[in-house]
Amino acid sequence: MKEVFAILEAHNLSRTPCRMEMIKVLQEANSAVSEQLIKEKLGNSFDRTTIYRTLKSFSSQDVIHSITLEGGEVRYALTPLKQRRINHDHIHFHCSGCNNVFCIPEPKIQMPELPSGFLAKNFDLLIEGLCKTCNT
Amino acid sequence: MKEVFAILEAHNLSRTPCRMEMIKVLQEANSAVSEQLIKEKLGNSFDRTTIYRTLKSFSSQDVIHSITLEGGEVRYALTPLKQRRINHDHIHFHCSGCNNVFCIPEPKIQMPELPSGFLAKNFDLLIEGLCKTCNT
DNA sequence: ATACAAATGCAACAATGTTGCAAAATTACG
DNA sequence: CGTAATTTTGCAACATTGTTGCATTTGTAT
Ligand SMILES: [Mn+2]
Ligand SMILES: [Mn+2]
Ligand SMILES: [Zn+2]
Ligand SMILES: [Zn+2]
Repeated sequence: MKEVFAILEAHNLSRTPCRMEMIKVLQEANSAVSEQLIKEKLGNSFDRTTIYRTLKSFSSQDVIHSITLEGGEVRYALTPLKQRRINHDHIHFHCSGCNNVFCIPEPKIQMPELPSGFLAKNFDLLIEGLCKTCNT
Repeated sequence: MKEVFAILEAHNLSRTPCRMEMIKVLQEANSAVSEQLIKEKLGNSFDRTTIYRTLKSFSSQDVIHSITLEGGEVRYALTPLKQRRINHDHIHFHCSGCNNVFCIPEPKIQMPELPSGFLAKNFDLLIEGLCKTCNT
């Protein structure tokens, strides 16, 4: 709870119920969550618009980052403290069993050498497979 | 034109105007194209529904594959002949200058070693940067 | 040429996300 | 603490992307 305040304060975001509860939902989730799930977890007590706007505020402050799955579905996850305000280039893993999406901080991927002429700035690596729980 | 027939025949797809013209559009594009652009290139002469259904047919036969960008926008590209019916794991490059999306067949990426418990099946690597034309 | 199967257009719908505007809540300040 | 300025919120309207059911048209095989 104290951490929630700290996060908001550190990013110059005012303390509103929606923001505080959304951060709690994101903290408690052990997977990246969709807007729809956030809304449900909050008991549908906030308007969709508000949630989208809050997600935008959080994203622009690097409090969260988003992961777009192959079908276009977007999930949101808290950005690990150490990665805020710097690059948050880490792998994402989508489990086809439980449908959860995990941030995988290690290993760090090095940018592959592209054909000449291409200048790489950034990358997204999304791996699909089975997670620890679903893999047996 | 002969190739268009060959592609359709090889995948048991009947020769319809929409299919033939869509393959031509995909061949002529030097970038992955969106449904919207396909529709425009065809002079808006086909219904959106038909285009989506054709994209589905093509995808399920590996004639094309789709690339989902970070914002959720989906682009479609012909699958290189050699990769049809096998894995088509290659890199995609999104140029932030011209907004084009390119299939980059080389280098082949090897799957990174994940934390124990994760079983990787498949991956998507999307690199963002500047292409040959936009880079200078 | 006919007959059957498949593709198409249209209308309706769902999901996701955005915008304008008025009301409500936060924050800043005296 | 009380008030004013600033933000955030809810609501309605809208845009875009994609899907489905159904009747009609087209393609293919005989
Ligand atoms: Mn992540
Ligand atoms: Mn490709
Ligand atoms: Zn799982
Ligand atoms: Zn470019």
